[in-house]
Amino acid sequence: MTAPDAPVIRVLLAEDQGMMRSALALLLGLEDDIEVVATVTRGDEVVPAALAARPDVALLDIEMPGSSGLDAAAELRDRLPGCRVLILTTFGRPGYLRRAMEAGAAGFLVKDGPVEELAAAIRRALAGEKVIDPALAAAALSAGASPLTDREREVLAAAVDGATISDISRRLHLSESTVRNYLSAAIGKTGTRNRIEAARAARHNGWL
Amino acid sequence: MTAPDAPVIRVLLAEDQGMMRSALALLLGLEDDIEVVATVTRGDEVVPAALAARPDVALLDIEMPGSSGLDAAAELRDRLPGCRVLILTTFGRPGYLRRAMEAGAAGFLVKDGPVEELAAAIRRALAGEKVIDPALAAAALSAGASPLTDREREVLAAAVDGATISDISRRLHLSESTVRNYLSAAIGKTGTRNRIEAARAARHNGWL
DNA sequence: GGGGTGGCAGGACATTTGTCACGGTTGGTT
DNA sequence: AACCAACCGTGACAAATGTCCTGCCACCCC
Repeated sequence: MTAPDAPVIRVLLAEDQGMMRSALALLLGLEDDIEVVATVTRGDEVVPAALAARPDVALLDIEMPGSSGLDAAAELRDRLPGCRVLILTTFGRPGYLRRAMEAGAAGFLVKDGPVEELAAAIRRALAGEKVIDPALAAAALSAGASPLTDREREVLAAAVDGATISDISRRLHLSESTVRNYLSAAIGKTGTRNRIEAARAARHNGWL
Repeated sequence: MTAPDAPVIRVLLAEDQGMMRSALALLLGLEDDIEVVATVTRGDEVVPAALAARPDVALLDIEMPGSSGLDAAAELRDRLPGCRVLILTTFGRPGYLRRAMEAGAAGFLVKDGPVEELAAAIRRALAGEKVIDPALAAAALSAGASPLTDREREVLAAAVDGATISDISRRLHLSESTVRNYLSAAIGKTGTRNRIEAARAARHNGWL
C-alpha cells in the first residue's frame, strides 16, 4: 500500500468527546503509516495546535465547544494551506457538507460505518482525492442552499433555547417588531408553523 | 491482574453510532481477558442477542433506535439476571443515572474520559462493584426525583418538536384545555417561562 | 437612473399560548 | 369515612406570538 519507509502521515485530531477522541487516537496510532501528532478538544484550539504541530491532515469534529469545526477548517485553509482537512461528524446534514466544501475541506465523513474507513480516508485525502459519501452528496445537492438570510438565521438561532421576542431583541439589539418580522420570514421560508418547527427544520438541514 | 488462564469476560455491546461501536469492539478485543461476543445497534435487539450469546456484561448506550438502553437494562434484569449491565452514555443527566440504578444497572459511564476506564469498569462490574462517577452521583442526589407526573411528562414530550396544543390534544386524546393545564403545570414545576424552556430543563435533568 | 435585495422598524390584527379558578372522577392511605 | 394525589375537563382572561402592511435606507447590478 505505502512504501515501507514512506514518511508517516502526521494527523491532528479535534474531537470533544473523550472516549471517542482517545479511541480514535489509539486506533489511528496502530496504523504504521499514521501518527497522531496533536489532539485538541475545542474548536478554538485547532489552529494554534496545527501551527505548532504542522500536521499533514486535520480530522475535525463539527460540534465542539469554543468554535465550530467548520470555522476552524476555513481558518486552517488560510493559515496552514498545506494541511488537508477532513470533517468528521455525527450528523450528515446537507448544509454541513456544503459549508465544509466551501471551507475547503478535502473530505466529509459521518461517524457511522466502520473505523477502517477513517485511515483509508486519511490516505486518500493526502493523495489529493475528495472523500465524500455519495448518498450525502446527492442529498446536499437536492436540498439546495439555505434560503435564510444572515439575520434570519441569527434570530432563529437565538430563539431555539426558549428565549422570548424581547429576550432576542435585547440580545441582538433589534426592536421587537424586527425580531417578529425575521422570525415570521424564517417560518415562512422553512414552510413550518412556528419558531420551534422552523428551528428544527433549519437545524436538520444544517442551516443553523 | 487476572490469573493467566481465567475465563474471559463475555461482553455484549449495544451502540448505534457505527464508528464508536466498532472502535469500542476493537479496543475491548485487544484486552486479553475480554471478548466481545455480540454487538447490536438497536435497543430492541439487546435482549434477543443477550439470550443467544449469554454475555457476562452488557454495555448499553441509552439513546438508540428501537428502544432505550434503560428499558433494555430493566428487561435484561428479568430475563438474564446473571448478566451485569453497564450504561454508557453521552449525557450525564441526573435522571438517567437514577433510572439506570432503578433498572438494576451495575454502573453508569459517560462517554468522556479515556477508553481505559471502560475495561476497568467491566472488570469491576463483574467483581460485583457499582461503578459510578462520584460527581455525577452527587448531582443526581441534589437534583432529586422528577417533579413531573406521567401525564405532564407525556404532554411535554409531545410538545418538544413544535406541535401545537391541538396537535397534542389529538395525539393524546385529551381536550385542548387539559393539554394547556398540563403544560402550564410542567412550566410551573420546572420554574421556566414557556414550553420550550420547560422541555429543555426536563431533558437536561433526564426527566423526559 | 431604475430595479432588486436585505436590513430595520412601526402599526394593526387574529391566533396561540399561558394562567387561574373551578368542578368532577378515580384510586390509594390513614 | 376522610383525605390526598393524580387525572380530566370548562371558561375566562392576559400575554405572547405570528401575519400582513407600510415605510425608510443602503447596497449592488444592469
